[in-house]
Amino acid sequence: MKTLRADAQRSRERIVQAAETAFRRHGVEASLEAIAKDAGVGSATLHRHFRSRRELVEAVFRGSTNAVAAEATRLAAEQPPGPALFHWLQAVLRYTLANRGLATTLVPLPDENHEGYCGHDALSAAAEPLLVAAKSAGQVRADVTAVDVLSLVNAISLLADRDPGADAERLLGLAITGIAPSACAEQLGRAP
Amino acid sequence: MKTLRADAQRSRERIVQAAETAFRRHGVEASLEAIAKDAGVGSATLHRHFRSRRELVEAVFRGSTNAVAAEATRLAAEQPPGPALFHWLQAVLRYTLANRGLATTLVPLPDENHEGYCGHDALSAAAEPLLVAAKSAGQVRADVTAVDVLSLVNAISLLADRDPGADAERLLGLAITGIAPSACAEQLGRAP
DNA sequence: ACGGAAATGGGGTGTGCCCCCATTTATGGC
DNA sequence: GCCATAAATGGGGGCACACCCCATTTCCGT
Repeated sequence: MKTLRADAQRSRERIVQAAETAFRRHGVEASLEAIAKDAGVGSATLHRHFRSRRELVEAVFRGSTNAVAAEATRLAAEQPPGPALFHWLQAVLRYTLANRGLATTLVPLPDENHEGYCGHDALSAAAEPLLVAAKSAGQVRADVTAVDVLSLVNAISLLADRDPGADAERLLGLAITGIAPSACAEQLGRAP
Repeated sequence: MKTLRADAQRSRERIVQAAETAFRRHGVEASLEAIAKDAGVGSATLHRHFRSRRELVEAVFRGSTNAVAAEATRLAAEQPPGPALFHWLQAVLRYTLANRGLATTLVPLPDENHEGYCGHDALSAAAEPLLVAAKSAGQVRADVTAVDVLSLVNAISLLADRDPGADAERLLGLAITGIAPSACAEQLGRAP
């Protein structure tokens, strides 16, 4: 990626800033035209800088997503493996809940467009060491992957986005400890 | 609800039928205008019969949603309590996965508009007896509610809608049996 | 068969996404 | 400092869609 011209750089920053407040007020479905106007640029300029809404959303949340990812190493240093993982998952959940609609972009890119940044990948990578540690401490089942746990958190976030009445943290707790006592776990899996 | 005039009844049915095929082809975000055209009615007519997209979606899926709900009693009769519940949850999941976007309307109505039908309520009601049976057989934790389990299924469906790469049935299995062995379940809950 | 109420749909309005292209602006070599 | 050139810009147009107004048509009880 070449260096942007100075004015282009300035436009880009103003767009991201306007988008940040618009997303906070109206969720990630806020009107791109309105964002462009708030930023004092034409809509064409916005579309040249960000070819899709998703690109803009990821630019806006890139910093805070990385901060949450970084939190993983802090928790890993301060707590035993199991709680470190669980508390980090809670933190991820709270982060997505605090930003209406964010969860919809914390999902792998549909086509393998490896050009761009993807928040989902950043979080998966952060989850990996926590999960490995929790597994070798015997606190988490061996067959669970980082993508699995993030997918569950993300699924719950998506639900909470649509259903404000849902108690997302409670659901996360259920998903972690399981609805069924382990006694009957083996009974599942015989397909009907 | 008064009886509709015969022509109104016909219009309504043609709209629902057109919507059904449109939803199957393009998901529940299909263009309402296109549905109206396919049905051979003006868009105003569609909007008079269905004041929101959600109303139309629920009209289209009402029958099949009720069929899935009815499946619960069949399973309850044929299988022991635990498997009956789990297999029914799998059935609900498969049903929502088979109808792209359906999950977004299987969520409680935002405001307490108790006029209309709500698929979520129908399924919750169906889950209740299965859950009670599974609990008294000691196969499911006592503190779990019907809304809890449906919420988890729904959350996973929402994720799978956005991320075709997600293995929804696997995630449901994880949520049921839990990511963590029960040994460390109690460690959760000490807030950071 | 007729009169009024119910139902209809063409078309208008508003909103938003996305892009074209004539014009403006920054920049690096001179 | 100046200028040539490529980068960047944004007003405005095309398009798609949701939603609604209201003049007209259609049904149905009498």
